[in-house]
Amino acid sequence: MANCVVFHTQIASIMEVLANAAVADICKLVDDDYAVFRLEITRSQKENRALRRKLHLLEPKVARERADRTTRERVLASRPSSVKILDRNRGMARGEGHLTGGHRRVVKPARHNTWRDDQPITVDESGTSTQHVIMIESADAEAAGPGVKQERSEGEDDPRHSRDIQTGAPPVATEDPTTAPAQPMSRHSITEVSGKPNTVLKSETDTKTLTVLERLGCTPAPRSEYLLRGNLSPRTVLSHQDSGDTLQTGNDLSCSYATETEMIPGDMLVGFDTQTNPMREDWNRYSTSVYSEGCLDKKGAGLVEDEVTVKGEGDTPLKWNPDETHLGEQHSQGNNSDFLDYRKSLETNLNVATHSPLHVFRECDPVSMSMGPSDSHGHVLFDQVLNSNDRVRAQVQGGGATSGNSKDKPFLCMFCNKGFSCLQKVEIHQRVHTGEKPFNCTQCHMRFAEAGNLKRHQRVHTGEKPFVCHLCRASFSHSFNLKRHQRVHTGENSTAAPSVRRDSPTSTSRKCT
DNA sequence: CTGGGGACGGGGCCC
DNA sequence: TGGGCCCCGTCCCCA
Repeated sequence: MANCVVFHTQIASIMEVLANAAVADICKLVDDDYAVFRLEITRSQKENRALRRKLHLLEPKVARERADRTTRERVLASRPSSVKILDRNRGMARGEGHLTGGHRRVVKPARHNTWRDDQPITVDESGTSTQHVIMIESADAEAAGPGVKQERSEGEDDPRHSRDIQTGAPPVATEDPTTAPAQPMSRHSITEVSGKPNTVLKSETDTKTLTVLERLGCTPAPRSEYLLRGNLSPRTVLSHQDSGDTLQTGNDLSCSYATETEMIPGDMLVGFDTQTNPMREDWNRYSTSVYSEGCLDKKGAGLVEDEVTVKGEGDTPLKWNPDETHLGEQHSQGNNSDFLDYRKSLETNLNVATHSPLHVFRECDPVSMSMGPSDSHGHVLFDQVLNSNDRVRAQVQGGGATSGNSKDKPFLCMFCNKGFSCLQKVEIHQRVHTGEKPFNCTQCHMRFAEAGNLKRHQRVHTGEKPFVCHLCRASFSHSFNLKRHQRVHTGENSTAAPSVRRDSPTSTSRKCT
């Protein structure tokens, strides 16, 4: 027994020794690893500090650049070339189409670049985005100079830009900050958007937007664009543009970002920043509400199909609703070129979701909502906005839209800034942009934005032709057709635009009846 | 040359 | 009296 006890005691001792040894080994390993870990942490901290210092050094530089860019952008924006570039990239032909919305610019005064950067990327049939062009205009133009062609394909994206995007970090110079060239941050946002296939654009863009906002600690406020639109200042826009991922601005980033990205309509609102007239501001707010109503509801459910004609973009008329074959109605007529152009811009907005006003409604912004099934609506709306015909465009580009907006036309179209004498006129006019067609023909599928046009249309069904030529007894359902017809008798050149003359309301009917 | 839709301005009516 | 609403006429444009 005694031996057994001794044996057990020895075993216990051995076990204890072994255990201690094991513990010691473990502790040693832990210590070693910990040391390494701490070393790495220390190193990382040092790197972080170094990067932070560099960042601080860069900030002033960026700020200066931003200021310079602001000035230059204004100058560039004032150049007709800006508009041309946009048009060029909006190559969709009317009636073509996928619902790629592009609303923006037709109406947008050239000097308002606000939506350019965030402009939804316009995706053409090839799936390449043209949006970047806009951006380049503001960013590259500076570097390239006035004479340099600013257009660039997505494949040509600035490597820096791509890199930044990939890393998702601000372009922090790894070299001496003082020697590192300040990188135009505006490209960031654009490039990010532009480089993606349209199918992805929207979601990615949205993601990006959200990400940015989150990063900023702000949650995108729905409809913020509307609220901001009227007050959107160039500075705000610029800050957003320039800030890119980093969004280094003194302004409320969330606000400026949301505004910019979601302001596409805002862009269209062009000139709002210059609108100090309270009446107009109210109207602008009104317009935004109208817009939202007509365009879509955030969940996509809100879209009033009955009141919105969906225009298809792409090669075939888009059908929003099999039962509602309004699509393409306007394709057959109309200035689809504008439409397309406009649409493209819109598309960017729409597809990119957060960019267009309509989109903004979608998630955090009305715009995004428009896509999806509702995208069509959104597209349509924006497309239609783009669709604003040549007249509108001419007015806008030529300053006509705003030029006459003095006291006699205080109500401005939120899309093209055209002035109207009364609210209802604007509402009706905006249907051009929104595609709203509340007047339905009971005999056919046709829809109209104006009651008078519906009434006139119904003569097609009734066969009524109240306008009769007193010379040949030919009858017409269209008053102007009678007038035009009578040129045959008078020998007046039918192609020559009749001078401003407008027959008195009774003249036609008197002649014809 | 015609048919027909889009869009806009003017004017009348009502509140 | 002024604004909103509606109707009408007109021009433009496209098919």
